Amino acid sequence: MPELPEVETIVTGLKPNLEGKLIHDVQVFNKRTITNPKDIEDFIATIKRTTINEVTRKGKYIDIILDNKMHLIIHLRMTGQLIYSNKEMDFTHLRAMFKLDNGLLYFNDIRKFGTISLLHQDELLLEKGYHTLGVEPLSNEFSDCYLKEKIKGTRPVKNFILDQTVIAGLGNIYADECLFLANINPKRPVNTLDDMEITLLVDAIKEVLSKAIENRGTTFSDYKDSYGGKGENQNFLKVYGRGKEDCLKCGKKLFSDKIGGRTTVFCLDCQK
DNA sequence: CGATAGACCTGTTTGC
DNA sequence: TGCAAACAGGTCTATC
Repeated sequence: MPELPEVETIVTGLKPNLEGKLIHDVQVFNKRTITNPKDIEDFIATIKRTTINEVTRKGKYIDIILDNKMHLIIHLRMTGQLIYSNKEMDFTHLRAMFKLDNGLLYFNDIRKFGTISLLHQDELLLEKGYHTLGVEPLSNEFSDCYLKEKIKGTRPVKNFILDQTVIAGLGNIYADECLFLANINPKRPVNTLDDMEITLLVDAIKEVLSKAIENRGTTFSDYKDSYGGKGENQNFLKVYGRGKEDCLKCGKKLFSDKIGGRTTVFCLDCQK
């Protein structure tokens, strides 16, 4: 489900409700959701009676920083939802729940792929997937120069921009949208992009992600923000989910194919 | 190094 | 209509 814009929307919504609040208790309904520590009782005991200092995002990870130098690192994968409420709510796929001063934080996850990991700040530097994250695409670090440094080999440009060690937070929906906006064929070997195309791609990534955040994310089926609401960005997608429909630039039929195992929609005429 | 398939799960859509 | 296959926002592992 969530890519950078969705996770960003969730974190923005959680901040005012979680920061400075005490965690009274934790309940875990699916043990496999908790990836660290292995012992659930240990997990619960370490969190109880701590205060949340800050809620931030890194790539698609949510980082809840506690006052005992521990971090709750949460990844929603495909169907995870993190919803805050000051009322009791019913969820069909509730995997964990945090009882706070003033309300409840629910972790609901249909497919059980989502993970919650409790790590000491020193362990973050070793955590697989997390410590190798590339730059934030909406930061100044993400530039033409940065991408040129990272480019090597002949893999398709779509695989390259989905690589989390290159760009933190880009996922399948927005990768397709960015390549369409930049008029670049997703199958192009990444080392064949010229300077102009790299500039177009960098600009397209910033544009697409910024707009998606303004629209509070894309809701196809499962994504919800921290209040349980839907996003609006699905109304503005130009290629994702539009396989076999007409290209909004040239009117011809869009093409759908698998690249790197992921469904990819693009225009054979507009994207060179 | 990279590409690919399988694994992890459940729910919904598609196709015969 | 009915049921099985295919597919879904993600990422890790094994294998060639």
